[in-house]
This record gives sequence, structure tokens and C-alpha cells, in this order.
Amino acid sequence: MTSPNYQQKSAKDYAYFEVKELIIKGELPPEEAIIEEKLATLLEISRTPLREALQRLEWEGLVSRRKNGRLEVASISTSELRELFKIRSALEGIIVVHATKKATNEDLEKLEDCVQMINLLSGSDRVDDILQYGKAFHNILYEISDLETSVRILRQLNDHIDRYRRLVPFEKTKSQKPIQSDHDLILKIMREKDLDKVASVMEEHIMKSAEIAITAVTKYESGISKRND
Amino acid sequence: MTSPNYQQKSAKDYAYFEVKELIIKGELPPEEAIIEEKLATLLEISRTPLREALQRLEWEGLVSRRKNGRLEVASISTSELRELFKIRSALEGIIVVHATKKATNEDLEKLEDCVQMINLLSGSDRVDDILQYGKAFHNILYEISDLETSVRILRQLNDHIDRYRRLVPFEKTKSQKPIQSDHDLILKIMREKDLDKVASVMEEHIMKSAEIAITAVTKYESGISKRND
DNA sequence: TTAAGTATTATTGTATACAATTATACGTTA
DNA sequence: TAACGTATAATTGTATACAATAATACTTAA
Repeated sequence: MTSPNYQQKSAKDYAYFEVKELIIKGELPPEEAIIEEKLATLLEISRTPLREALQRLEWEGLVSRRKNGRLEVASISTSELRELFKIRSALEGIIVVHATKKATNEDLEKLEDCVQMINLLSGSDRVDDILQYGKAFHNILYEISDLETSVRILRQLNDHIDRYRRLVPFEKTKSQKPIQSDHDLILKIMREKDLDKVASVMEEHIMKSAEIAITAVTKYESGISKRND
Repeated sequence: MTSPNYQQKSAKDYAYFEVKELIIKGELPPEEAIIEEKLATLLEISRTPLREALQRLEWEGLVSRRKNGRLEVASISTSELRELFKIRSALEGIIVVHATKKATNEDLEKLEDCVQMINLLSGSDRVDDILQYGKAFHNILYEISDLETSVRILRQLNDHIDRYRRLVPFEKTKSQKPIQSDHDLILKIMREKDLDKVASVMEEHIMKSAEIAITAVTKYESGISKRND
């Protein structure tokens, strides 16, 4: 649910999506203090629904609470990012196994469409589009799998990872090419219904993209660290 | 954090732990309607902090929202339980690998104590005690691993599983004995620092206990189903 | 000038009041 | 009696007021 979901009727949901977007886009940077009154005024709602939205974001880990009870935008770290990818890798493995079991021909067609678009764009400079189709591929798997809890956790993890991606633009180099072509391979294995193999290839696929991300954030951290000394 | 955490200062936290306990213990049964006003009166607090607690429980999946916005205690199902154990298995695998890497001799001693207590009690009828030491074993691993996000998700999963355990008392038969002795084996492999093996043995360990739980809930479901027809 | 202590302000926590919505009860009509 | 519509009540959503707490600014003494 990273993409804006605009059938929000309630002030609470409005605040949730709005603040989340501000954080993921980096407009509220890591460790920025959050003052309820000010944010409420900005969003033109009262503190009550805003607080409820902030609590949810706190639970999701995008907002954190200082010892004194005050809120701030969550900080980022290489070790956290590494952990996020580890969990994601395990869950994507579970998901793809279930998706493989349940996939209809129609489902496989949809995945095929994504793969073809990725292959088509591969080599071009439309890296953001490639990224989008990659995400779409995974989202289709989520839906096929029908694993509610896993998908919920995964979407949350992906929100976090997206924030890292914005704050520290990951390398957009040829090193991503073999990663993108993994989708091709995964779909092939899904068709063969090889459950063990599809899980391990998926897990490796995720950990490969983790490497790029972690490298980028490590550079970033060494660049800006010592700020709080 | 299933065990009551009584340094709650705020009404919100009080409500959170209290309502969670009511749900896990089954005193608020699945699908029971939750009326904010009544619950607030019962807990002798106002609706505002109660609502914040309920939202957190909703996000954790112990409370769910009907299409009309009203809350109820979450329902249970075999398929959900199966998924809970799958995720738990993957995360316990990640955790035990990290714990194995980081464990000090002192840490291993603490684990050894649990294992010895389990072995000592094994064969006796003190099944609840055995269960407690089993939980303690895993909790120690969580702390050693120092993987904040994974542990947070795991504790949440365990709360859910505990609720199932209360609602549908799992079999307390000799079938659990080999599962309990897994702890012994896991500790041995940790000492050998065999990371691949420790992960797979842990995953199997969890999935074995899953079998017992799922069997129990399946019976339970077939017993009470058709209620909503 | 610095340190400690106190007053002031800022911010969060909680309760309550009211508005909006949904469910229920009741009566009317076919 | 069944179906519909309307009035009433129950419940949730939001705003606001006030209380509790933490941060800051200020004053005074050494």
C-alpha cells in the first residue's frame, strides 16, 4: 500500500496516508521531531485522528518514540536495512511457494506480461519503469498467494525499503540487470512447479537486491555520520 | 510480551495489555462485538486511550473491523494458524542463525539451563512447566539475536498462537516429547556453529509443533462449524 | 560568568462534548 | 403478515478543553 490510496473517508486514514507519504518521500527526514499540534494544523484536522495515525506509523516503525514520549521520524541504519531484507527474503520465499501452488494460467499470463516488459526495457535508461514492473511482479505474487498476514508484513517492509531508496538513491547500474532477469527465471520455475527451487531462487533474488541497497546506505552512513557526536 | 507487563503508566498501555489479555485468555471470545463505551467503562478509563489501544490490537490482528467500522474480537481459523506457524518458522530460523553467531558462553549457559529443566521435567505430567521452559529457550534466542524487527513480529505471532492454545488446548501427549528434545539438539548445533543446519533444524522444530496445533484446531473447527450458516 | 533553582511555556495525555453514521424499533400500508 | 419507511437509539468519529508532564527561559546567588 505504498501507492496512495485515495478512497479515504476518515480523517484518521487521510492523516495516515499523508504522513506516511511525507516520511517515505523524505519530506519529513529521519529523526525530525513530530509535534502533534503543528502536524494537525498542517493537515487541517484535529489531534485525535492524527494521534491514531501516528500510533499506527509508530507500530509500523516509520515513527519512533523517544524515552520522554515525544515522537520523531524513525532513523535509518544499515543494520536495520539488512534485517528488513532478510525478513523480506524469507517471506517472499513463502509467498512464491504458495503462489506457485495456486497460480492459474491467467495468473501466469499476468506475470509473463511483467517479465516481457522488463525484458523489453532492459538495457534502456528507463530504470524507474523497470523497477515498477519488478514491483508489479511481486505484487501479483502477493495476491495469488492469498497469505494475508505475510502480505501485510511484506507491504510494511517494502514501505520501509522504499524510504531507504528515496533517501539514498540506490545504484542504477548494470548490476541490476541480472537481478531483473531473475523474474524470468522465477516464472519459469513456477511453471515447472518446483517448489523448493522457486523458494531458494526467490530468496537469492531478494538478497541480491539487498546487496545493492546495503552498499548504498553504507556509503551514505559513512558520509553523514558523526553528526550526533 | 504475552506475560503481563505491569510498569504501565499510561491509560493507553494499561488498556492495551488488559484487552490483549482478555482476548488471549478467551474471556473476550472470537467474533465478540467490542463496544468502546462499555469496554472503557469496564476498564474505568475514557474512550480516547482505549481507542488507541484497540487500534494497536487491530493492527496486530487480535481485533478486526467489520465493513461498517465496528470492531470485534478476531476470528480464528486453521488456515490462519498454519500461516502464523509458517512465518514463525522462517523468522525463528533467521533468529537462531544470528543468535548462534553472537552467543557468548554465558548465553549458551542460560540456554543449557532451559534444556536441562526440560529434560528433567520430561516424562513428568508438568506439561505447562515444560512449555514455559520451551518458551524461555526461544525468548533467550530472541534476545541474543538482537534482531529488533524480527523479534517484534515474532512476539506478535506468539501472542496469536497463545490465543489458539487457550481456545483450543493443544494435545499434551507424548507426541510433544520429541519436539521438546529438539531444544537439546539445537543447542548442540549452536555450539558447533553450523549455521545452515541450525536454521533447518529450528524450522523443522517449529513446523512439528505446528502440526499438533493445526490438528487440534481442525478438530475444533469441524466441531463448532456450521454455526454461521 | 556559572550553577541552581524557579517560573513560564510547549507538548503530550486524557476526558468530555458533540457530530456523523449506523443499527434498531415501530408503525403504516399494501 | 410482509415490506417499506421513518423515528429513535446506539455507536463511532472528531474536535476541543483541560490536566499532567517535560522543556525552556529567566533570575538570582556565589
